[in-house]
Formats: sequence, structure tokens, C-alpha cells
Amino acid sequence: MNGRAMEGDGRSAAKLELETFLPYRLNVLASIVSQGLSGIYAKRYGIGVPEWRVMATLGQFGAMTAKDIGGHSHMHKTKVSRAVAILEKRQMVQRRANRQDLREAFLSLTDAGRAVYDDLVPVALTFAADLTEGLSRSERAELEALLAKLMKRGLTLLSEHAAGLGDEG
Amino acid sequence: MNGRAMEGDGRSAAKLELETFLPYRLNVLASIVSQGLSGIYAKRYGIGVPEWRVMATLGQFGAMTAKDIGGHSHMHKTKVSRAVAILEKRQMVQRRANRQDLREAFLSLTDAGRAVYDDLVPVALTFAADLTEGLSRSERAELEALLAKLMKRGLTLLSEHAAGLGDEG
DNA sequence: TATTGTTATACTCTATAACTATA
DNA sequence: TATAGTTATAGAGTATAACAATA
Repeated sequence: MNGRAMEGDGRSAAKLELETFLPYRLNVLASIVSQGLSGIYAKRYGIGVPEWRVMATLGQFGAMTAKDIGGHSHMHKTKVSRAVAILEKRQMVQRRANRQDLREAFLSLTDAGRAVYDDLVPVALTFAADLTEGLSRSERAELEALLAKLMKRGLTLLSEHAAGLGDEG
Repeated sequence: MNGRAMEGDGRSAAKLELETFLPYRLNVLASIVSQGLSGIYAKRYGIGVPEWRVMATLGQFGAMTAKDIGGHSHMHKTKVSRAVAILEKRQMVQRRANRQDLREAFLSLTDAGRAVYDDLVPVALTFAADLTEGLSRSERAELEALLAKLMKRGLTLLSEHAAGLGDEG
């Protein structure tokens, strides 16, 4: 790979190795995994990550408002809105008015959407299982716990640093 | 809502909880972390992730060709090329011709680039340390090992599924 | 006035391929 | 012919703000 000579003679106080640097690793790993999984549902149903997240959320919770979907799946309201519009056009998601508050609506999967969801869930679970194939049961548990801790901590750091903040994809 | 049953051991229905689903978690976590870190060097020096990766690679290895930078930092050659062009324009990176092969050139940090690098490295390391603040030494080691395993496994899965493959950011 | 949700706009990425110059 | 690197182009994705409807 890289047989280049180094001249890292310690001019920098501490050294940073990109390949083991946590933010870099998370980024590369996430993008590899995302590419692998989204490739599957893109190919099967022509949907992207936001649409998948909306379906997964509705599949899990049944009926929700767009705001709740966004809160639960870490997506901005505009992203949710567009994903829902795409899924409605394909008749995978339906909306039912909330008579108590006409600004919002309850969204849910249609029968067709539920069928797609039921088709995709085992594929997604298999994908994740394949990914952790080499890990023991305890390693898997440890991984879950570590990721949960990191996410919580990351959110804390973000909100400390920048008070107002949007979202990501 | 309705626990869909999957084939397998009869006890637990195969449901997918987005918030604990590994690909989702990795994506959200990576984007939180990336947002936090890149916000810092974007604010200080107006550079983005690709530029930062080029600097980190050159800071670590001294002099490299664009191709080797790309291989080491998981970036496509066009992304490396543009990042290098930006860094050259800001006189943070310089190039030296390779007389053995004039198609390529050895890139390295200028003194100014090294100064920026030396400024950013401790900030980046502190950021990563902050992120893992609540973890014990052994948890940190476990995290590193797990991420390395997942990345290797993910790359294997990707290359199995899609023979030709590009890159990510 | 505040909130839910949609739409418009502009901007940034990204992927691809075409291109150059060397080999 | 193949490789290192650059540039062009087009498409996707993103953020922001403006907006409409309702509270």
C-alpha cells in the first residue's frame, strides 16, 4: 500500500493516526455500511435512506406525525416531508387527519407499504447480522452499549458547543 | 405495534428497532461526530473533511503521492485532487516532481500547513478524547477492536456484493 | 405569536467520464 | 495500452428561509 518514507520526527506534540482516529473510523465505517444496506433497498424498491427511515419508523410504531418521525429518526422536518411525499406517491404511506389539530396528520404504512416493510426487515436484519458475524454474543452487547454511550456523549458535546442545531441524514 | 414473526426460534419475533439498528446508529453517530469535529476546523481554517484528511495523512507520513493519499484516507482520486488543489492555493501543501515518474508528484505540507496541522492535531485528539470520556481504558480498547473488525467485515461484504466499487467521503 | 408542515432556492457534494501527460 | 492526475458536467443531496394553514 504505502511504502513511503516518513519524516514524522515528532514535530507535532502528539501524533494522530488517521486510520485509528475515532471520527475518521466512524465515518468510513458508517459510509461502508450505509452504502451496503441502502444499495439493497435502492435496488429492490428504489427508495433512499430517508424513505427507508420513515418506513422503518412507521413499521415500528404504526401511526405517527411527521414531527414525531423526524424526532425519532434524526431527520429534519423538510427531509421527512419529502420522504413522506415520495412514499405517498408510491402509495406506501397514507395520511389521516388529526381532528384535534389540523396542522398535523397521522401517517402510517398502507398495506402495500407494510408488504414492502415486511419484505425489507428480514433483509436489513440479515445484513446487520452478517456485519457482526465474527463477533461473540458478548462483543455484540458491548458494541451496542458503546455506541449508545458514544451517541449520547456526542449529542451532549454538540449541544454544548452549538446551542441551535439542525439535523443530519 | 404488531410483532411480525419471522422464521427461526419461536421465542422472539423479528422486529426492527431503528434506534438500535446498527447501520442507523453508525450513521447517526458518525454524522454527529463528523459535524462536531469538522465544525471546529471549518471555523478555524475554512477547510472541509477531504482537506482535513489530506493534511492528516501528509502530517502523518510526510510526503506522498495523491494516489497513496487516496488509498490511505479512503478517498477517490478526484476528491483528493480537489482537496489538494484547495490546500495548494492556500499554500498549505506543496508538490515536488518525481523525476522517476513525471505523472505523479510528491505532496507534503508547507511550513504554514505544518503549523495548521500542529494546531489542529491536539484539538482533534481532545475532541476524540472528550467523546470517549465516559469509557474505561478497557472499553476504549474494546471499541477500537470492534470498529476495526466491523470495518474489515463491511469491506468484505461490500466487495463480495459489488465487484467494482468507488469510495466515500 | 407559535407551531406543523410544504415549497423554493441556492449551494454543496458526488459520481462519472473525458481528457492530459506520461509510462 | 495502462496509469496518475485534472477538469467538466450533470445529478443528487442539503440547508435555509419563506410560506401557508392552523393553533
